[in-house]
Amino acid sequence: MSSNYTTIKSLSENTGKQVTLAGWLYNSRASGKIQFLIIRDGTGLCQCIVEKGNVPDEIFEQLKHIGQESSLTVTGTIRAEPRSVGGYEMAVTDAKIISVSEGYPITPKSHGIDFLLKNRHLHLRSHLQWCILKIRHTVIDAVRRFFNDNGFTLIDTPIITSIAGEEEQSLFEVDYFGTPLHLTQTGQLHLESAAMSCGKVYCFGPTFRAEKSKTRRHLTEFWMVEPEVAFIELPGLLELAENFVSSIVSRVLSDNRAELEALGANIEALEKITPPFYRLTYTDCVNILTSDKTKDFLVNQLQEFLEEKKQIETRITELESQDTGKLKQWQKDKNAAELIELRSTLAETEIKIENNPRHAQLAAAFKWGKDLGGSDETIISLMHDKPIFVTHYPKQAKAFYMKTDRENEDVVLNFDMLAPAGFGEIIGGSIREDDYDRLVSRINKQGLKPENYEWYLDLRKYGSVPHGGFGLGIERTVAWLTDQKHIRQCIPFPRMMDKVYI
RNA sequence: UCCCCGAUAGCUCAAUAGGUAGAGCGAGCGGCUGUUAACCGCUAGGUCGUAGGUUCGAGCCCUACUCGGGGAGCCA
Repeated sequence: MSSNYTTIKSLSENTGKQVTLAGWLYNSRASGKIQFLIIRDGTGLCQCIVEKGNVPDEIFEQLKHIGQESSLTVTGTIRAEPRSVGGYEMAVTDAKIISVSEGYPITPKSHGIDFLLKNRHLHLRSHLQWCILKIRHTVIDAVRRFFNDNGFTLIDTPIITSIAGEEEQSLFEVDYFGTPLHLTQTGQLHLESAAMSCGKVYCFGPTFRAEKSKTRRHLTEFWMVEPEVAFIELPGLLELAENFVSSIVSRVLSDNRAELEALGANIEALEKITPPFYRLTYTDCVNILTSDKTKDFLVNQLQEFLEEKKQIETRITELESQDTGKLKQWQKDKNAAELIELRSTLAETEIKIENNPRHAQLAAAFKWGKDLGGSDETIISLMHDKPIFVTHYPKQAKAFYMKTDRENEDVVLNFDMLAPAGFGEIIGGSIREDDYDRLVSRINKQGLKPENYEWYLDLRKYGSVPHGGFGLGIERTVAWLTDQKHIRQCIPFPRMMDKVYI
């Protein structure tokens, strides 16, 4: 592929040279005889300086009147300029407008999420969204690189399937020539059969969950990567998972530092993400949740929230009571923006204050045997600065295929990996039950029909081996790394419960 | 499914005690040679989500509905 256009990404190799950029007008400011055009070309942003006299007069006039997102080419000399976005800028000598854009709906000011999702096809052009897309790309590439470099074979598992991974999960039904089938929620069962062929395998694709989950951590369609390994025990699997996640983090840190900075991600926290991660058993977690330490932790947290609320309210009152008549317009503007920001932070803090006692109660009353709830995971996660493995969950709370711990028949050899600082679960995995009779009995106990799992049971009939694997949610990983409050920003076109915008 | 909050200009938000609907951005025109969500001046832009009710009078109060946001359960 060749192009006559230079990319903004490669400007550092082009200082002093005359080049042509092709892109879109991201933003522009004009000041009489000088114009500042911020151009984006898909590889970055570049400020282009148009001075009257340096370009033909009619070009100068045309550029003054083109709207945001007009497409154009600009030609000029590149120089380093620390004041400029990206560190370089172009002294424009010529330009060509390709297509004029008028009334672009997404302005440089703030917008509501509903509006942005309705305009998702355009919102993707915004810088922060672009940063997330770039990081998502790196995450996916790092995922593939890790497995490909470590002897794994890619196995594509079916999207339309007749077998369910979890028990009575809500699945999307598909009319398959008259037979009701459903969209896959995991490739795991098929993957296990491939692991018995290739040893180490992984699948990577979209997965579908019809759960009625309306939270910032859920999508109905999301991407998941699932490795599956033959001849592995739980400690080996945890090691694989921590090396895997660490390699993703370090790739993003080295390839997308600028994007992380633009997004306001916590880079220092990410730099700490190296093996080994914390290892807790489910029982440890129950003890932590019901301990005085946790009680105090939550009480302190509530105090912090209340203090935060007070500070925000004070600041709001301060801004509101200012004599606006005397202020300059730009100051009013800034205050208005701050007020909007403060009000939304306040609303969030109030929700946290409201939730805190409920979470404290849930944690304190936690009984061994129940699955860990979202708030419980958040508490554990908040107490740690690195990802946490939670292992050995009660058998009754978990899926039929998880291997019973032979040393403690009440628990299974599984794990969840919680991302730190309150983010919560990004991986779920387990060692799989490899004993034929035990697996049949688990299937029966959970009210499932063994005849639906015949081929799956075959894997335990013909050369069964200890094996296991896990699933990592791509969007959750991206949301964690980029410090996004909501997962819906981490997939180009999100599908949420009852809501598909475009 | 349940709980909380919201809907006012293209967008983000105001409207004090129920009394003539307001600002910024964006759009259009003009001014300004270093701007960083630039700035300054002017212009256009509204059936206050829908339906009903209370009232001399409703953006504001009441009822229902629609749509949206957040949270719970469940999960990656």
